[in-house]
Amino acid sequence: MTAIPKLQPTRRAAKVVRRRQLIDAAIESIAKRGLGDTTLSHVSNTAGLSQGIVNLHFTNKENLLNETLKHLRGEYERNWRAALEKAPEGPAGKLAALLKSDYQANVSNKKKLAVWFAFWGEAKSRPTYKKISQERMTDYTEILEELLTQLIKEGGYSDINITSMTEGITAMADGLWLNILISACGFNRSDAEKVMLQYLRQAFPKHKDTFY
Amino acid sequence: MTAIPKLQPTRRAAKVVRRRQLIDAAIESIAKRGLGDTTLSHVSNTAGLSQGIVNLHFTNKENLLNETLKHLRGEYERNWRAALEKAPEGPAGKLAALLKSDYQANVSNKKKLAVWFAFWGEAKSRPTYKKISQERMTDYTEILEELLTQLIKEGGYSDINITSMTEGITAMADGLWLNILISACGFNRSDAEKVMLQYLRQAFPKHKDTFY
Amino acid sequence: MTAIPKLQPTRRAAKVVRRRQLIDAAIESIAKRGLGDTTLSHVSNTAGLSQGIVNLHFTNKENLLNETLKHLRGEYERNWRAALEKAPEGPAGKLAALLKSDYQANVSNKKKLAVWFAFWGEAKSRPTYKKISQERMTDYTEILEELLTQLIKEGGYSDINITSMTEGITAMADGLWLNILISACGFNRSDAEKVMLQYLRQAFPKHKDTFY
Amino acid sequence: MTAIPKLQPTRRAAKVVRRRQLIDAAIESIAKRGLGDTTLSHVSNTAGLSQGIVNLHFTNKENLLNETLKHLRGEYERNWRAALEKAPEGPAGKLAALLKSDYQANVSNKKKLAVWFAFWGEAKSRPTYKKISQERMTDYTEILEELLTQLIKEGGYSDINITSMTEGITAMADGLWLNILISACGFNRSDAEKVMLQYLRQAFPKHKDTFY
DNA sequence: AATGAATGAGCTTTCATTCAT
DNA sequence: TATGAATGAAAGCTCATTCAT
Repeated sequence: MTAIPKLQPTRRAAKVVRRRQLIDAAIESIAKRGLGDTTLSHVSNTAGLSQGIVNLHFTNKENLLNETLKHLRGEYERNWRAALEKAPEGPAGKLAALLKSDYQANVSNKKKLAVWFAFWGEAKSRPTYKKISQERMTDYTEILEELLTQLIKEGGYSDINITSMTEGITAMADGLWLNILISACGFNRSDAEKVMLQYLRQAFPKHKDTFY
Repeated sequence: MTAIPKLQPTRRAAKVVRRRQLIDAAIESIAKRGLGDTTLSHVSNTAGLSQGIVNLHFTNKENLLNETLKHLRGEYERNWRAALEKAPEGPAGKLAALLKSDYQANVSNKKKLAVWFAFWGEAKSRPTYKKISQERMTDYTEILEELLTQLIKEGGYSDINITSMTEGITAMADGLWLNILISACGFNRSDAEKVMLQYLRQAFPKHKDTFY
Repeated sequence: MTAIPKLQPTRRAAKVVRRRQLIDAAIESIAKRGLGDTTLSHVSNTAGLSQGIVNLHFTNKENLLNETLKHLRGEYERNWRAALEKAPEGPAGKLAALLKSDYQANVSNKKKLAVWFAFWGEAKSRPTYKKISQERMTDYTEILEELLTQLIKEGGYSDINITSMTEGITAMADGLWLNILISACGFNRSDAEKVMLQYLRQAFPKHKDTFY
Repeated sequence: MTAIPKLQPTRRAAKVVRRRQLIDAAIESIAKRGLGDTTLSHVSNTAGLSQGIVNLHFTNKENLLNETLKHLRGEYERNWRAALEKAPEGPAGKLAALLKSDYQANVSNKKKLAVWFAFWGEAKSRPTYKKISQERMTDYTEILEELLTQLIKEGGYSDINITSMTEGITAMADGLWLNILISACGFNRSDAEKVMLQYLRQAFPKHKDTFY
């Protein structure tokens, strides 16, 4: 019987693990203090590691933040793709799944939303943040537009400018996120989802039943 | 015979004027560099004044930023109220005016939007920012809900959850702002307005003609 | 009887005075600890001022060090020019004065020598140090060569390569500085001067009496 | 049949070899970046080895640098002793050989000179550097003085203060090294040698022919 | 009311050193 | 013997704030 060696969680972790751990700590800190008041000390303390650790694994603070945003973007995309996968066939079902995925706990809890808005708040002055934020929506928008096209054809809906509607829907989605983050009266993910679904029912009355 | 004292226009400027000048400089700097990289030196330089000036007029940086956000909020509200005033009678016309006011140059140029999002980005960790951001929408939402109620009654639209629609519309409005700020492909105020109007036409087909 | 207002020596000093004060403190610290171990804290403490003071007046450490070296170079040149001025007419007297000036207390006390060698020690990797160090000798060498030429003509000395001799003399001068700095057995400025003068007497026997 | 174990030439290298390898790397780095900017990472990278290697073989940085200086000192001494050995009999020939050895490529290439001056630059504040630097010259000076004594007797030169001349010559030698290191106009080892030889020819005209 | 030199806390970053492997 | 992830003290620098003028 071999003795199980004690794990030494702080030392000798795989690089990927460390980086992920630090990104998580960064998210934690940004949500708690904001981007401007997040220091590397906060991050390393949150991660339970030492001062220089961020510079060791990310070279500098800027890079850590970029990687954090990229991580968020990746997680977001993986989430809606998974939701699409699992959704029943047919544009209505897929559409519902896609839009509902925005309000799943793992991507739009208050912590994550705080971080998204923190980055968007600096996007104008930081090209990298802007770029990654844009990338977040490119594929999503494309798929959304495609689903809308199919649905409109299927339902024979008329008088709809698809591009405008796509833009309207993504705008509403983002705005609902803001509402979750900021609203005075406890507006939450589930509320947001309801608003979105109600919009869909109204826009596509023949598919009403799918949008619940 | 008393000597006429030399006027010192820059030094004698009334308190209010100085404060406004500094708030404008703050907006300028936040839009250019972001909230996190805005320093009091940037602000005073932009205003063409000296180092200690912000502390003199606003006591400290935090206070300047709070007042800046309040200023923005006031300007925003004055703008939509003025738009309502000028609008033709009747809920449809008023509604159109209210929602279109969000895309007027003075409140939603990229500079102002950058500043709004900068504050929202820190809202979670700064109760004051959160509060002022909430206040921005209280009256607006109330009026919007009222107008929707009247319009629905007038048009006999059925199956509409007014609260949800109100939330959906304000969300879309905010999301369109984000799109203006961040979008890759030059999405601008006029595009945003089009999206909003197309939404209204679709939601209220009988009043179509008002929403252009 | 008016009360004499207390001087507040640390605040509100003229810029030039502060810069000089900091350069002096830098010299002090470099002599004491070496270039590598001189920190901005040492400098500001030595000057009796606060942390950020160097950055305020010199932007950054590198610039302070460059200016320190420039200051040394200026002081050195002013010293030998003054010595030349005061020297009796005739190449021999001028030559003696020029070369003796290198061993005057204000330019070649151990503190100053330590600083010169500290900079020379980094000259290879720091182009700025190298350049300023070169500039130190350009005019000096020129004048020296001229004086030698005149003296040789005057004394009818033959078989002398003036350029080589100029280089030899400046080299000896620098080497004597090193000896003052490093020698085990208390070799000092006066010893160095003796060595130089003895060299001159030997090289120019007809002018022997001038070289004491 | 025993399997021949794989040689691990890099890992099995004898202590002495490793130490030498690291000293060489230190010299490389000091010449390239200066003493102040030389880090243990630079040294280990230059040596193609890993982070902790210097601490393993030299305990700490200070020790590595001391050993580096000692190595240089040893190499220097071995060089002039070898030169003396090979020189023809008689004080003039020996003297020429001794002084010329200072300008041989292995001891006074720019890299080595940069390192010497780097250490001298810190000598005032680092007793160890000072001591090793002094030791470099003790035997050399002694031999030099002896050779000068013999030569003066042999040539019947009068009016020479031997101690002063010894000091003058070593000073000139060091100063010529500085000139090689710093001069603007490509002054090199061969130029330095010429200056020294010309000095000797002038000082000892009867032995002129030996000093070429 | 306004200036701007000065302060000093606090930040990011570097790097010698340690130590599990 | 050698590695390199991790540490943490200490550095340079920034900047909100103070205050003599």
